[in-house]
Amino acid sequence: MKVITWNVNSLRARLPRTLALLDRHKPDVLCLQETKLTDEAFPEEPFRERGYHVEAHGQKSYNGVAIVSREPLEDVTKGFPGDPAPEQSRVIAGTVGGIRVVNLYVVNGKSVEHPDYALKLAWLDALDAWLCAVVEPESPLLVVGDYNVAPADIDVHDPELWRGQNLCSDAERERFAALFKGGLRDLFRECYPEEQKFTWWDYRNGAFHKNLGLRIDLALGTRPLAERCKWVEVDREERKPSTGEGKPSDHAPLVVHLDWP
DNA sequence: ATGTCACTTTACAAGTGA
Repeated sequence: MKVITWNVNSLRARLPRTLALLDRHKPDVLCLQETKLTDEAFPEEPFRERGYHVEAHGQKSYNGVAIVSREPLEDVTKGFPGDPAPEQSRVIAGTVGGIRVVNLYVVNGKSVEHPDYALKLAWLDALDAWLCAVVEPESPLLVVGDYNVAPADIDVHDPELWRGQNLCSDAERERFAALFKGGLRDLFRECYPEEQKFTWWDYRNGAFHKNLGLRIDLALGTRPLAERCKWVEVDREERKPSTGEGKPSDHAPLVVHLDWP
């Protein structure tokens, strides 16, 4: 089974590239973040034409998540209990091929001084409480998405520059790490303990060209999935302006290959 | 050194969010 997670930064702006990504990788499951459109406005038809089903949890202009899958999703849920900002569309989950797939778009936080940062910490606390309550470590659960947290210094191009800043601060890293205690494992990091790979580069300052990035798009899984994770790749080509039609997202897709079933 | 991109609006430029 092949699962991709990608923050598209507007599905409308990224539709040709999203369809090209499906044609290129032919994933079983594609989890999208920052679709930035309502469920009514979701362009389902070109996905259906390619043999995919769509489940979306969106809103106008901001946030928005969706799961695109070859097999229909079962037991779809939107949001999560205890969400301190339930009006923001950030979580959708469903079951496919016996795997429970949770797709997240974590609160960005803006900067550690900004009120949104306090919301980010509260949101991560609620996420920890929810996931730690529902995770059964021996049951196949995949939690993918834009975590807006770089888990460790190796995930940052310049750890000293980023020390304590939003996306890298200790408080958010501690909350992220709490998911490990619940039985989740970082599939990319377990496959490649020493590799520095990024998934996000700021649009500004030629950051992609200089590879000034962070690894904030992640796939976490319980033991049955960690043991069957064959490889994980970052589709860096997709971040290049020249790769497809229109401009790139500031995130690259993360492609997870599972030996499943 | 905040230099981009995508969104919105009593729109035709400017503010916001990332």
